[in-house]
Amino acid sequence: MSRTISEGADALPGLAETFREYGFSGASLTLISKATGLGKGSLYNFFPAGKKEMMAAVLSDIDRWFEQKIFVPLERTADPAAAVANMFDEITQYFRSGQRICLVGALGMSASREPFAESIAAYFARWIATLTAALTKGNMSKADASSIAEETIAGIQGAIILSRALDDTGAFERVIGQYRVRLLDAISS
Amino acid sequence: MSRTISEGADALPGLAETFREYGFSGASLTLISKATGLGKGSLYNFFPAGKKEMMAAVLSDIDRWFEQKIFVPLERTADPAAAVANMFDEITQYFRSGQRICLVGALGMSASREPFAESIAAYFARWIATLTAALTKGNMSKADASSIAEETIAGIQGAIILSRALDDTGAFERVIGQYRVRLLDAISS
DNA sequence: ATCCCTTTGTACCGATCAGTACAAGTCAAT
DNA sequence: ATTGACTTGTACTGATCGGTACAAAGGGAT
Repeated sequence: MSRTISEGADALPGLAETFREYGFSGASLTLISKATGLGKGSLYNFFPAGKKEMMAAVLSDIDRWFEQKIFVPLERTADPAAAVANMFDEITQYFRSGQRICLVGALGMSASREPFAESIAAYFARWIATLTAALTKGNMSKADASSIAEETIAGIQGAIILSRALDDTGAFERVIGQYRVRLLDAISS
Repeated sequence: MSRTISEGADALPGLAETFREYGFSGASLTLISKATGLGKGSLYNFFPAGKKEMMAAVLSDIDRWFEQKIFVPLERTADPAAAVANMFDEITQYFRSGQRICLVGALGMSASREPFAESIAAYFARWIATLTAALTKGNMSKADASSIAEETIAGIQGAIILSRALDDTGAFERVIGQYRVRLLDAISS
């Protein structure tokens, strides 16, 4: 038998792709096995609690990514405008201009969200909070910053839905472009 | 045996609720049967092509609702501001301030969307087009109207995701409120 | 009351589901 | 080279999946 000495973490990209594509309930072990190249044995070896643990691992991997690429830069930067611009760039790339869905957002819509409800809420709360912090650092009032941050995160999610539904990356880019200029205008004043 | 002389249309609310809650692949015939009160026999009597036909029926029912309550008023009204305000009111009620998801948007995110891709795209395209038309009637330029309409539809979808994820109807209402004043401001000028 | 067509419940089909069990295989350390 | 812990494929379980078949049970028209 082949023993490529793999780790559970190696399966994360395939796992994430499968959950994104088919959802939690639609992602069967057969599909997961195909996407990760791991048999059931390995899957249950790395994730003894089954699909739920696999999804949890994917979610915490996503959290790690956002923490590094989005949240920390937004919080720690001395240049809020640059951090906000960076956020839009990273997001556009990450979501492939809307062709790649937001797993957290999609999971939140489904009935299988319950075990992950806290993670999902935390993801959005943290995103809104850090964006709000960056905007206030750019001399916006707390109320304005909070309001526009909430609207922006919603807009990003909606842009993904729209561009997937219309099969048009332009829709994502146009909507995100609007938010970009609006936020940058608001903090450069 | 009970013969309550029911029609296929009577099953639509239960069908829609089940698809909304569990998605297309997650909505098993057992769940559907429970939600509609119809046995498999009746279900396949009314929808011989199975789940796909049930979903198609739900989608066309949704289309009918939007046509009546949103699209026609937006297109035919002599008072664009009133029609836009009406749209936000109806939408807030329909989506229960974000606690009820948009079945069309959610379906567009899943892998089972292929058979319905055209319907999904048409739904969003029509919504954007009619809103654009109403805004141009309110003396906005075609470019501005089209841009803000696209952004608004995306924002509505995002507001649903956000308020579901945070389990907070306030998020939906705040975001939708912002769009409402922005659109009404834009056409009253 | 009889007829016919529609509706309904139930039993059943093969396929697939998530998850378990475990033997066979493979590496790192010794 | 042997050990021992880890990894992997395969076979299996009971449950459930979507869908089919069909007989029993209704209702409307006559």
